[in-house]
Amino acid sequence: MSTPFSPLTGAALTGAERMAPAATVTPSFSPLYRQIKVLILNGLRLGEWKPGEGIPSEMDLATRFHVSQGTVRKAIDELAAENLLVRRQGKGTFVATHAEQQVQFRFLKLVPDSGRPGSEGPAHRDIIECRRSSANSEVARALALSAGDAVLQVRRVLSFLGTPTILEDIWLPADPFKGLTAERLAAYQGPMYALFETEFNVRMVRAEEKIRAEPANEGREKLLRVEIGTPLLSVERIAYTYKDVPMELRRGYYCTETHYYHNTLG
Amino acid sequence: MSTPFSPLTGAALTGAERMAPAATVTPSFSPLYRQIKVLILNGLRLGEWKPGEGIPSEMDLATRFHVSQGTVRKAIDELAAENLLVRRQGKGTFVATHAEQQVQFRFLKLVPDSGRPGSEGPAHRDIIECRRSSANSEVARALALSAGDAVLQVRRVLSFLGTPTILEDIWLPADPFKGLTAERLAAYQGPMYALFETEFNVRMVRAEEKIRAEPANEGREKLLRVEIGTPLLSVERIAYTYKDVPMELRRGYYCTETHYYHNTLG
DNA sequence: CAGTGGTCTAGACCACTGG
DNA sequence: CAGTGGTCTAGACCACTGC
Repeated sequence: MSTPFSPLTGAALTGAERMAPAATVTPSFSPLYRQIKVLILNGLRLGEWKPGEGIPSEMDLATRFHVSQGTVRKAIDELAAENLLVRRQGKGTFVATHAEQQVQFRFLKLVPDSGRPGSEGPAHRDIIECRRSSANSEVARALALSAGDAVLQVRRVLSFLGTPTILEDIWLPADPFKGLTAERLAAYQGPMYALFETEFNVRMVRAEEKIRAEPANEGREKLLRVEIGTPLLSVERIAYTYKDVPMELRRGYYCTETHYYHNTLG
Repeated sequence: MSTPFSPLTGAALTGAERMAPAATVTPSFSPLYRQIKVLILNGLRLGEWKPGEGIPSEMDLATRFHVSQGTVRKAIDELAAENLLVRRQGKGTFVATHAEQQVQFRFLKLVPDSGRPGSEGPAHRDIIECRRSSANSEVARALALSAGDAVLQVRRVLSFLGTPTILEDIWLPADPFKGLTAERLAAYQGPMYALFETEFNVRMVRAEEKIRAEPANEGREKLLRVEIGTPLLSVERIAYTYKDVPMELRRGYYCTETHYYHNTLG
């Protein structure tokens, strides 16, 4: 297995290329499998393989990248651990997607007091509004835009067993989501992030949430059918696509009378 | 590398032992590295290596278990991924411990609005009470005890920059924590879970939390110095030791005026 | 049955730590 | 410098899937 080649440039990876610049402190060394990981990641980011599709077999990738199967394997291991890829023995390796039962509740952590996550069936979704506006400074900062840039603003209510439980305000950069309307949102069956994948080629990979307890104010109170002042779980989320690019700001208000936010500390 | 031997029994692992019974549905096959993982896990559980100490080198373990270094490596990889072990290149592999800066905030997810986790310095801790009582049905169920079994009950308040922010009620099975007093809790510098490790040989490995928004009631209201009815984050936690044995029930009430609960969705 | 991912081995070499 | 974990390879074989 002579000198490894960079598949995109066709140039051989020299020892120097495998070293980070000496001045850079953070990664003093980049092993081969991590470079392979970046190459696969690029393929994912550029849409070479779409969510739900299979990527080439480990042997194919090893040949393409001029490394051993074990090295490709280690790269894929890390991507699978980060939930970007899914391995299926005997079938292949596939790009992860939000359009799967299994993954449905990795981003919606509200579960009913009795029963398992999703045991109430799919939530009923009401799109309250979907309009174009311009980002204020707060939204701009969250989405790495400039203040005044165009954004789409969605407000919706999720109901379980007829009881409105979640009120969400969602901000999206207008450009990547051009063409998103209340009608398309309402028509789509399945998770919103799955629609983002198929319609806008945006795959949400990771999110950060800030959770607080807040009293229901006027406006939210009516949509969730609770008294003003009722404690609600305030969940502010920023969701990121592949290269840690923020693509969504979401403020949720969860009614925790009959549900709770579930979290595991590992 | 002929037939692998079980280091504890001295008996060779036969093909049959490496297969789960055919009747069992769940794990139809148990690879070697997973059996090695169990052996190491047993060592951890039985206190062969204590938190903070180093375990034998990969080569030593490979020799002891009669497998290759790669197989031991994969077992350790999984244990490290589960935060049970910590690898340190050039030094060895160590049993994870809560007495480390790095791990301090893996179980306390409340961070200040401005600043990084822990930027306020260590929280001031007030032990309100520490008494022996008997488990009601709810506590018994959470701790896998029988109703009426002896438990220790601790109530404490954590303050940041002089502001009381967290009120916690903690229930512990009395037997493993025999000798725990308010004085020892108050005297100990550092995380409570670190004290549990050094004094009671109980290492908390994993926890599940149920989070709700609740109004401050009478009693809690005075300790947190807020108005009755102020929304608080209610955090119910069950913490587990090595073999998924529940060892702590904790009900926390977090004041989220100047702090938020931080969570990452992967 | 061929093709996929999954396991296991053996050996070489690299990066990092400490004495 | 010896000892540790970390990387990379090559090859054999196993488990699972679908044709």
